Amino acid sequence: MHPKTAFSEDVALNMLRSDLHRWYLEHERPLPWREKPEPYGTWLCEVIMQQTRIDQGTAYWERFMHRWPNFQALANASVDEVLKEWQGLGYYSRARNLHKAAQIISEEFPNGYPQEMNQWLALPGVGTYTAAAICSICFETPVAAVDGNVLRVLSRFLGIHEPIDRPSGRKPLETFAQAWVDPKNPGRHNQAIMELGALTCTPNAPDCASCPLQKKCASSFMPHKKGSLPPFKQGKIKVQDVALQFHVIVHNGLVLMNKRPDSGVWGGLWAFPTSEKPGLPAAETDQPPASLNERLISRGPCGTPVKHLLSHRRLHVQFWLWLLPENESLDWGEWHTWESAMELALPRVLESCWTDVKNSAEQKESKTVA
DNA sequence: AACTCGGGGGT
DNA sequence: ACCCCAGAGTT
Repeated sequence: MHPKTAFSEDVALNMLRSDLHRWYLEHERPLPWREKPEPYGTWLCEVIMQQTRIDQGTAYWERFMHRWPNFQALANASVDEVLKEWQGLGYYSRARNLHKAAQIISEEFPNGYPQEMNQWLALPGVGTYTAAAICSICFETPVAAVDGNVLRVLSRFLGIHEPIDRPSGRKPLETFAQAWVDPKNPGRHNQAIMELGALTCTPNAPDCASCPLQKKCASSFMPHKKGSLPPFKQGKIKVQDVALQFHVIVHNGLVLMNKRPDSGVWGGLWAFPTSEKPGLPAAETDQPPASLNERLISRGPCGTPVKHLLSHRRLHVQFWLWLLPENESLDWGEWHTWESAMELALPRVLESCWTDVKNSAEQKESKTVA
C-alpha cells in the first residue's frame, strides 16, 4: 500500500470518527450501565443484551445488579436462583454460563477481574463481541466490538452486498471495523456505532437525513426499497412444528416437577415431565405415550392447549393429568405444592398457563375422590 | 458451515 | 408470515 494512500485513508477515517463522536454526544441514551461503567456491570449488561432488545433486558440488569452487585455475590448464588432471576429472558445457557463465569472469576481473580481479551474470551458465555465490548469500554483496549448493529451500519456504509452471515461478507466488515476503531477512545467509538444502528440506521426505514455518515455512505442515496438495502443474509430459518405434551402428575395435592437437562430447550429450568414428537398433534388432545399408563392413572387432558413460538420451533403444547396411585412412588423429579412449584425457574409457556392448568388439575383431582 | 438456543417486538 | 434484537457454543 502506498504511504500516500494510507495517509489519506487515515485522514478520512479520522473525520468520520469525529463526525460520529459529535453525533453520539448529542444522541447517547441515558442507559443505567453507562452512569458509572465498571467491569462487573458491563459484563453483566453485555451478556444480558445478547440477542436481546435493550427495552427487554434493562429491567433484568437492574434486578441482577441490585441482588448481586459484584462477581463474588453472583458466584455465591445458586444456579437455580440465577435461572429464576433470568426467567422469561430466554437463551438460558447465558444464565448458566454467567453463573459459571462468576465463580471462575471470583476464584482466579480474588478481589479483581480479568483485564485482557484472552482472559475474558476464556470464560463461558463470552465470545468475540462481548470480550471486545467489555475491554474497549472498561480498559480502553482498541478492539472493534462487532454486533448486529455494527454489521448493519457498516454493510450499508461500505455497500457490502455479500451475505453478512458468511466470511465473504463478514470479513471486510470486521477488517474495516477494526481499522476504524478510535485507538484513543475505543469504548466510546464502539458504543457510538451501535447507538447509531439502534437509533438512526435502523433495520427498516433508516433516517439517513440525520446520519453523521450520510455523505460518505454507499447506501444513503440508493433507493430504500424493502429488500434492496444491506445487510443481506443467507441463513434461512426453518421453523418446525412440534407436538409437546406436559404431564401433570399429582399426588396428595403435590405436583411432580423435573429439572430439565442443560442441553436442549429451557436447559436448567423446571417443568412438568415432557414428551414430544415432531409434527402437528394428531388431535385437539393427543393420546399420551402408552408407557405412562403402566404406573399412573390417566385423568385425561388438562387445561387448554396452547401454541408457543420459539425462534426455530412452533410448539403445540398440551397438558395431560395423571394421578400417582396410593402407596406408589416415583423418582423422576421433585414433589412440590403448586405454590412452591411456581417459585422454581419456569419456561414462559408454563408461567402463562400456570393458573389454568392448576385450576383444571385441582378440579379433576377432587372430582376423583368424590 | 450449519445448528441450536427464547422471547418479544416490529412491519 | 417474516424480520430483527448490544451472540455463543456445539457438531
